[in-house]
Amino acid sequence: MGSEVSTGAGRKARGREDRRQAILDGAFAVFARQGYAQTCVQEVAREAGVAKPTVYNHLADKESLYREAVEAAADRVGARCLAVVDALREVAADTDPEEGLRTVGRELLRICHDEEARAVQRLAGAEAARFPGLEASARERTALRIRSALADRLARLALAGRLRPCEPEPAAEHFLALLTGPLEYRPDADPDALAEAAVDVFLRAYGPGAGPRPGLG
Amino acid sequence: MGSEVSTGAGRKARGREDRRQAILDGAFAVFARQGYAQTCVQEVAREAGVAKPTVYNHLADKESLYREAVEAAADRVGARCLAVVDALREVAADTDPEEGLRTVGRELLRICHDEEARAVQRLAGAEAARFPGLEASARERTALRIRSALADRLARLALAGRLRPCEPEPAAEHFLALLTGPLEYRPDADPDALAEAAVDVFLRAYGPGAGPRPGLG
Amino acid sequence: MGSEVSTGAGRKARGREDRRQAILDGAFAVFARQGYAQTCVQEVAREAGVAKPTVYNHLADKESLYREAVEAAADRVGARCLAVVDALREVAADTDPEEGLRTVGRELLRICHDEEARAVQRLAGAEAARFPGLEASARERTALRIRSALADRLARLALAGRLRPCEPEPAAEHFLALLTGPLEYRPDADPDALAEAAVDVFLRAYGPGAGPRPGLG
Amino acid sequence: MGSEVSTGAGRKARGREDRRQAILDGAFAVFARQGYAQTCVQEVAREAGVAKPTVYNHLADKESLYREAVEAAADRVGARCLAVVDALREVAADTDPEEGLRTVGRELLRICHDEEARAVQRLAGAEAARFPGLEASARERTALRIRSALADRLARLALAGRLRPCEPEPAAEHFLALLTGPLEYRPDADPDALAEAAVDVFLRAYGPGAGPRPGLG
DNA sequence: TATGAATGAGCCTTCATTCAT
DNA sequence: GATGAATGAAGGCTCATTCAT
Repeated sequence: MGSEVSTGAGRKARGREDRRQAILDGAFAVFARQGYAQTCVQEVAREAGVAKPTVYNHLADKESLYREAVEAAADRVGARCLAVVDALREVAADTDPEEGLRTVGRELLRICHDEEARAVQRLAGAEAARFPGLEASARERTALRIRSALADRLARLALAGRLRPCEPEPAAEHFLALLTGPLEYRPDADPDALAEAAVDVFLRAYGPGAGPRPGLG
Repeated sequence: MGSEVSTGAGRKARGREDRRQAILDGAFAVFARQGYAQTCVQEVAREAGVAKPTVYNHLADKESLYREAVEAAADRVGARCLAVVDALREVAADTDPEEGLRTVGRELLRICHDEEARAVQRLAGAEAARFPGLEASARERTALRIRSALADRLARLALAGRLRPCEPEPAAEHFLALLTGPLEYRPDADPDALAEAAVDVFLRAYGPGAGPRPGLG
Repeated sequence: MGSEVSTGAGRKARGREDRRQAILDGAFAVFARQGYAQTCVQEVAREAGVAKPTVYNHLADKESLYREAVEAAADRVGARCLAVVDALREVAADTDPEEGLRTVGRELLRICHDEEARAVQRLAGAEAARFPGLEASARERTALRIRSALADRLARLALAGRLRPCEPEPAAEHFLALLTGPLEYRPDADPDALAEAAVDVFLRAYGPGAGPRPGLG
Repeated sequence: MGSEVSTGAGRKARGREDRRQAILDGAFAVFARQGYAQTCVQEVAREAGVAKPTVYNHLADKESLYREAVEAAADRVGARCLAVVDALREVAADTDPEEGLRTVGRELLRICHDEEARAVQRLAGAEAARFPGLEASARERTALRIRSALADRLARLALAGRLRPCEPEPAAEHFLALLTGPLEYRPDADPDALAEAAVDVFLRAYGPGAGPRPGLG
């Protein structure tokens, strides 16, 4: 009924859902650039190429605009990360996982580094006072989802004897912490080097050779 | 200096410097509770027990208020962390550092968990758009200071053979990441257990026994 | 006319005129409930069961909507009052008019008391600033019409010697004032009692026995 | 300090209370001219000679502004009417009250006729939907107060034998109704004539000579 | 003709900041 | 130096009204 092919025409989004998406995308862009309070709905409207009341026709108020824009972006970021982690499924049970973990590490770091992911984290945490559940919701959509997926993979690797027996969730947390923690101290470090170091430490601690803790006996 | 005895009178802060401190403390409390935009100078004044123009007599404007309040709090948090890390100086060169690292880990986690530290991190990051340098400045006063101090200690431990030879800064980053990373996934986990697990992994990877990486040959 | 049979279909008003009436009725209901400014055209449309632009298809704008709705309601109220007053025609010339006046009074008070009549008066006066002629127009359709009809009846009664000779219009005004005036002070008084008292006073002053003013000689 | 004599200087109101009064007066003037919805706070501010936020410094919001302005005006109107009615105290017990009642009637009508009184009535009733208690409150301050005072006077006159025995409140209501009722039909009639007619009818019905109702035997 | 969607205009309210005391 | 009061500027939200279907 008009929207099936309409956006293909190169014009503005015409279907109702497209319009809504365009508004949410514009909102996320402006909020990411300026923060919640510095952004006025007028600017969001301009960015989306619509008039101000049109924004209110699709989203109830500025707060909904923010919340929904952030959550949608969190979903996108989470999905990208999941895809990366899922690549570990390809690692054959009889293969050394080192290269696979490095690849995953590198690509996760690249995602963490890009604007969208950082904006999601920033925007979700920045307005914790005004949006009580938002930070948790964004974490759910990103970090927790990633940890679960990674824990699944690590569990399979441990089962296959490519890692030492361990609890998968804490192991996944440690992997991700080793990977992204250093970003806090050196935001501009080379992602490849960071990933390599993280995998090195991770495998020293969680690799298959490790029986009891080395050096304890 | 004037402030050493002034507050002894029992009344409100009377010395100029005390007054300023009271305002900054009030500002931090209100900002932490409500965020920058939701806070009006009136409320800061009320919290500090002064009139609004008095605030302007001490701080140029709302932005200075925020910046200085956050930086002062960051200094306090950083100082508390430094004190904890410095306790590692007491670990004798011929002692197993495990217990010391655990203690440090536990206490750092406790600091990370309290309101002030979290507020500092949140407030510094939240207004990155409005206060370009603030996040870096807060990081400088907290995370980077801690990493440096910790790297110093780890270097001495490695030199004493209690850790394997390694670059101290990345090692410190890994230690701190292993420690605080899991908080992101389980904010209410038991700090002691978290610290124990972090130290366990850290020592498996950085302990003295580790020659080449286990499992590589 | 088109509307005579159209509504028989059981669906919503289909004839153009019926549709218009439905809209005006809905408008009056909503305006009466909320006032002019608090009412948005959207609500009128909902009340009438049509879409917003349909309202604009029948009435030029919100102001016409208001004016026409109020005037139509004023006509209805006026007609009801007229019917009541006209019942006085039945009072035979050689009968004591007291009972007839009481009945008229009672029924007029009942009309004054119901929602529609009060809403008409309120809505017409409320927006005097925005609708200059509306208050007068409503008065014309209600109070003045009633007064005229009543004056006619009183004139006939005076001619028949059932009232003292007097000017009919002021007499009618006094009758109506005695009747409805007390409502201002006791909106919830018993209409029957009010009517009885009003007729009693009216007949003391306008009854046939009254030659010159009693007590003046 | 400063407001005791300040307004005498011819400058704008300087004391806090004066300022508030000026704002309420300006508000009443503008609301009376344009109605609630057509009036924006900006205009009230301009009328009062202050800036918009100053209005908000004294009155919480537009609704308070309206309510308080209307109630203050109602008090003024009520007080003026009371003064008129109280003049009846001067009527000696052994004097015919006709002239006194006429004077009271004339002056009450004049008050009813002036802008302020009409505006009070209009504004109080117009926004009944938005200000539930306002109409009653204004009535309390005007009509009911007047009725009470008048009933007191009529009771004394009846006691002195200058009126027939009667219940004072209904008598007062009838007097006021006879007086102001005709305004509804002839808003521009001569107040003196209206008053004379009202008193004439009133005394025919409530005068001392009236034993049983004339014409009943 | 009836409707879903879009828009231009306007208004209440808040707040950082500055005088005058 | 500290305060009460005043203000300029700005932004969220609503709504009457009009296209396009």
